[in-house]
Amino acid sequence: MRVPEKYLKPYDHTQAEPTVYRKWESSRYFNPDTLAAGDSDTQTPSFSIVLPPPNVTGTLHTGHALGLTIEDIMVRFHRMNGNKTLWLPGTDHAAIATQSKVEKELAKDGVRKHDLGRDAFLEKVREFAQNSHDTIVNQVKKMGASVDWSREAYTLDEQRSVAVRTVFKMMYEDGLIYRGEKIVNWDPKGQTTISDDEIVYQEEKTKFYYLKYGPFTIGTARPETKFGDKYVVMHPDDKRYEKYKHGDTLEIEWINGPITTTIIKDESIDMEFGTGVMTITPWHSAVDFQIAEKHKLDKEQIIDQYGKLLPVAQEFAGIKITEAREKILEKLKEKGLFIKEEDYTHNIATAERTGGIIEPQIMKQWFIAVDTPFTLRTSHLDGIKSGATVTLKQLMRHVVEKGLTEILPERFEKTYFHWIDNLHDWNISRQIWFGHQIPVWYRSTNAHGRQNGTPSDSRGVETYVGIEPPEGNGWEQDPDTLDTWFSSGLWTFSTLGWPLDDARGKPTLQPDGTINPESDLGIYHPTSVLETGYDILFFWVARMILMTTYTLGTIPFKTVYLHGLVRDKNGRKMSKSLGNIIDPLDLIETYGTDALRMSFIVGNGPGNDLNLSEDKIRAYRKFANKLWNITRFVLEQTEETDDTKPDNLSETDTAYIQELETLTANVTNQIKEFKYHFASDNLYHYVWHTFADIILEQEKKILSEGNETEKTSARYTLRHILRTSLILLHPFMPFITEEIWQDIKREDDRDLIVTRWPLSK
RNA sequence: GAUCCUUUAGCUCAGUGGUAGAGCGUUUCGUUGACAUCGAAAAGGUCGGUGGUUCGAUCCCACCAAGGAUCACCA
Repeated sequence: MRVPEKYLKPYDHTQAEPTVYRKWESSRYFNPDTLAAGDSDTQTPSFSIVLPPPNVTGTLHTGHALGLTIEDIMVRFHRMNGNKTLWLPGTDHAAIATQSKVEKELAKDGVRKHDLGRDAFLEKVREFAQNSHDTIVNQVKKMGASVDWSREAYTLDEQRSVAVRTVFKMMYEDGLIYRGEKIVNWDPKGQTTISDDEIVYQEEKTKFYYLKYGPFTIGTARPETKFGDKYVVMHPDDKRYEKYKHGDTLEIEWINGPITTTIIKDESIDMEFGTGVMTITPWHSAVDFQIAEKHKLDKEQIIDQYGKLLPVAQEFAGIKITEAREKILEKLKEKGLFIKEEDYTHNIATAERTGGIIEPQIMKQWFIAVDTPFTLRTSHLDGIKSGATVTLKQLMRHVVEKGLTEILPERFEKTYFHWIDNLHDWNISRQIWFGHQIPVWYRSTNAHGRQNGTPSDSRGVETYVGIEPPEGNGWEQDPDTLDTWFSSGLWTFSTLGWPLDDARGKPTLQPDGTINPESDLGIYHPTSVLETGYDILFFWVARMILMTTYTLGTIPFKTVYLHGLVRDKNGRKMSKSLGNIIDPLDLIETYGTDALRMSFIVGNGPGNDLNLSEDKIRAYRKFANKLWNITRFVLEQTEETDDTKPDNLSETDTAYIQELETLTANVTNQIKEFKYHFASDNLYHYVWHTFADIILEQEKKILSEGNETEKTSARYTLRHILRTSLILLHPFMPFITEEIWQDIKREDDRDLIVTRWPLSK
């Protein structure tokens, strides 16, 4: 065997990486079905991961690259261990995120979505999403991700839409999805409601005003909402206001003239804050809303959906609240109702995607009830029987509490429980166009007469909830769409085909409704690991647990592995405004995917944020080159070796191989225990500082001075250690190891990606 | 306000109940016939502070300090 010429030059990842990926893809190694022929053992347990579907809002960032690296390590390791391994890719339509992105793009040309209309606008969004999708797929490939492209899914494709509508109908029938008039988070900028989790609090310095309200002094930061305030609330134990009784009424002079106000005593009032007295605006404050509900008080809307004052404000009607404040203060001063103002710092709620300032509103919206007991159809969960009465919150808590699903690092379990305890009913309807339209249809009974089986409310509107549109005329579908996390909550099982057929055409469910064990769902679900960033623990991980336990009565995954944020080298979050965003593709171009992957993994424990420095990546590019040169040396020295173990292996060589076996055992355990930072670091040091610095140098002497027996022993040892190192390094640095493997493998060896791990059964 | 995390060499970070490790950087020497380099070696840390448990703590516990994150939120 001659040493290939490429080894006379430094390792060129730009040459090797695309070629190697194409080879894997064309050999269909990523698809467990084509592998089963001989590369993977169908008897072993399956190993499955779903790719956290990237949003089709543009391109992948370094955080995605980190996740892809960790997931690919898991997947390659298990594939090499003979598990029937599936890594299922896909993308997320990301509803609001994508729509607002496209709206911004259109705004650059002065186009608004209403100019286009729903259908034409959606066409634009689809086009944009398709472009993003194509970019993302290319990036995923660049990272070396061994995902099964034949099973690729999209949260908004037809199969996933059926899953969404099916779950919606189930939950509606179980009384878990309901339409209600409640206080919600209205985003005036995005013109939609959002869930509590989509709120970002931002600190704001403002003024706090003291106003004369009859005999009381009330404090407020928002005088512009106070027109309709006709209840004044204080703590029942507050001695200062003893003489006022709950329910008493007073005639007082207020902003636009005299009003009648009613005294309300409520324990939720903080006596220490301000004067201990406040007026309430139930339509535009969650806390006030609760007080109003509790005491059955009137609620009145003050601000419209565009953030303008309504006629109740009289002379201020039609003015934007941001402009109204000063004018109202002026009037209060004129009327002698203004007492004083103070500096005040508080947090205001903004919408995650649009940045709009949230204005709470009472609106008719769809919700998922998290505290409502229902009968769980089927349960395979330890500790909960089929037919048991539970709440969604209890299900979510149960699986983690009982260890059915394990969260790594463990400390996030506490965070998870805390979130569940504070969870309110989930507002799932959005007033945007892009997404799964709510599978509910309405028609007036006045025109068509009442139908059987469809409920009709007091105003004579029939409601139909179904997977397919209803028969008959006059039905109109609810114009709202679903929160994007509704569809991504189904991701582990909707991608495997539920409730129809899987990607191989096998029915997911058997006629009796149980899961077909031959289907993808039967084979790969629950999935083995969910790997994602800790920043979407609530958004996504918790929602998947909710949706899966409810729908299938199983956990969605056995282990949740959370990685941290990728920051810049100074530890700052990457953001457009800071201009410190690093494109993973640039790093790959310069240093190679293998180097980038190693720099993500070495020294980065689970759940810890990672500061990305190019020095570190450069160090691992050097490591790749080191491996390349080790190979050059070994190939040059072992041209006539056939890789059979010689009978007379020298004592030193035996010791070297023993040491390698210890390393193999350690690395294997570390990977099994999710300690990739140990495994990669150990491999790095072994290859460089033991194999290259010590073993190779010793063998060099033997190869020039030793006798034939010693030389044979040395040649075998060098090749054996190199071969084994390549196998062990492959999950971490898949490209260069496969590239080298092609030049050192035996005739009957398979490609490295499907070569058996040394300790696998 | 609640909870959690971090605090280890100049920088960025691993790590262990028994006299501290890596990468980058710095200094010296060597090599340039595996290595657009590499090798050998050196300097550099009272492992945030104070107590406690222990034969022994950087590692366990308590408290304190600084920085950060998440959640909640007061009108």
